[in-house]
Amino acid sequence: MPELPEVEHAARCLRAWALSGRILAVETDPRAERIFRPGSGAALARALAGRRVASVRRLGKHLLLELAGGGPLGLLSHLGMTGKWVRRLPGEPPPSHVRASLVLEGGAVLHYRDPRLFGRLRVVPGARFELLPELGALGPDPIAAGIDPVRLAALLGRTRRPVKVALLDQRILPGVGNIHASEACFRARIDPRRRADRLSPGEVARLARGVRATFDRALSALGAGEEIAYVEEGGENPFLVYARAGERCPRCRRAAIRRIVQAQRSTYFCPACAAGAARPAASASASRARASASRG
DNA sequence: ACCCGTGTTCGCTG
DNA sequence: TCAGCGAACACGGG
Repeated sequence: MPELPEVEHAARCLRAWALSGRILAVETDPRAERIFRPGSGAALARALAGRRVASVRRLGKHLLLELAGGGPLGLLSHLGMTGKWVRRLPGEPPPSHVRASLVLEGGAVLHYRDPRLFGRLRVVPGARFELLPELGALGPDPIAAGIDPVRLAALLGRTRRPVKVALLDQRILPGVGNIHASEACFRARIDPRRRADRLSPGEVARLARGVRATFDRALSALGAGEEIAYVEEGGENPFLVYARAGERCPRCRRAAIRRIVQAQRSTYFCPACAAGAARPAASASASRARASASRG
């Protein structure tokens, strides 16, 4: 369940579970090699066995683990769409779709579960995370570093894409995903179809606060401090507009939440109270479709 | 059967 | 040259 808040939750879990004991053994699913690329499951197992987790950091949706007990070594974990770290105590059966398992001293096992195989788990030699291009491209973490509205305005001003699509670009505010992009636009009262480079400085500032607010809301639901609050699935939808197509807008109560598709992803918004009554930019694909239709 | 999905990468196009 | 777009990856759930 991975956008920034869920990855933060995973980081807290891993700290609580893995910072003490050594990793005695590692198993990997041979049918999941794509997760371990450009390395391999066998290389991952060899690299981790006998070490212990010294620290767990998070940058956007990436988990950065440093391992002690040998030369410097890092482990980079990205949860993709369906990745999740779960712990099983001795005697408990593993969940389905386990792609890697770390057997800890004492018998607990950390399982990396990922049905769709969109995640990544790779060894970082020397723990030199800063050398990885996919991390170097990311902006500062919006929670750890805060959001600089001047920087945000500069980056948004550089693209003509719809603002909600631009928010999914991890170079801008790493950790924002499809849910929180819709939620942030709604909180900021900005039509998600507006061109990113046409937002006023005030609107960008509102958007920055909207991102912060939707993240803070999700993070507070995780439970504070040491205790790991289990977020059970199948509960109430905790979001303001996400997956609420057809429901009455919780702010203006006048219109129904709409679902549209942008960049092949669902977007939810209130057509009445999303400001930006200023006409949203026509998408390039819609323009092409009209041009093609008018040609007959 | 069909559609949808909390993410990223790659190749094509204008 | 490059921003933007859409397919692809892979599998479960409604």
